[in-house]
Amino acid sequence: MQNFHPTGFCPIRDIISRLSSKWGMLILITLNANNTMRFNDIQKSIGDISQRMLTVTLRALEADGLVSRTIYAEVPPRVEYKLTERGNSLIPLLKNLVDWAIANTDAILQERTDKKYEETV
Amino acid sequence: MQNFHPTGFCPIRDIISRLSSKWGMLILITLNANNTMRFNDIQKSIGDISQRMLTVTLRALEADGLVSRTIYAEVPPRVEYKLTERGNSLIPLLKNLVDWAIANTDAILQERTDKKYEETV
DNA sequence: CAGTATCCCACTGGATACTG
DNA sequence: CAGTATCCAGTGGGATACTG
Repeated sequence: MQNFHPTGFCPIRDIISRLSSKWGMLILITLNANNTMRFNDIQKSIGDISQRMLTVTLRALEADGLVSRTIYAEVPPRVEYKLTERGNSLIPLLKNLVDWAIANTDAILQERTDKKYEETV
Repeated sequence: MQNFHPTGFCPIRDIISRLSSKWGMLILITLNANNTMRFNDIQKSIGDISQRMLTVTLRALEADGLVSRTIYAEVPPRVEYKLTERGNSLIPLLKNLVDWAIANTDAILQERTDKKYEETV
């Protein structure tokens, strides 16, 4: 029986958990779709992310080397975000997930209502 | 500028959020690695999942048609879980993510300590 | 064995106000 | 413009006890 390291470091649990934060994947996909973006651009594009969560999530993605942050010494300040090479290498995998989600959405929604499960995990 | 439906239903946000629950992906991968498993097998394999969360997560995966649940009328009861066809169709994508995580773990950990970011998203 | 049922805490994440 | 700084609510998820 194969198992997945409850103790010690586990790449699945650690790395993937970053992507699966509420906003992580969404920000990566948005950056990929629009190339370089400023802080407010990202916020407008996503629409319902708070200023705080955009900051926090961008910092985490930056810490993992998925997103780069460039500050221009201007007034008013301009800060540009874009995917790093590592961030870009993740995009095809995320797109596969998105495609899978789109392809399976109808069937899944149907099944949920059939079974009348309310609980969300 | 492309954006991702803040209002209404968004497959990325909804479907993917199920997988990105703390245990969702891990259970799917575990089931794939071991084929049919009983409740206690899964719990032992993952090691540090509580009984409650295993139940809750399995019910959610079942509601989305990713996992099937078969009850055998025996004493003591026997319940077997396995991936559905839809669940199986997701496995290659998850494996890609796992492979990516494994391949990038060292570099990412290095970068995190370099930048001394503590905050986890 | 395979769950429910409670209780409860920590943390995620939103709202608001303030600043270089 | 691009953030911090607080404060606070909701809920994800753990521990424990009980059951068909």
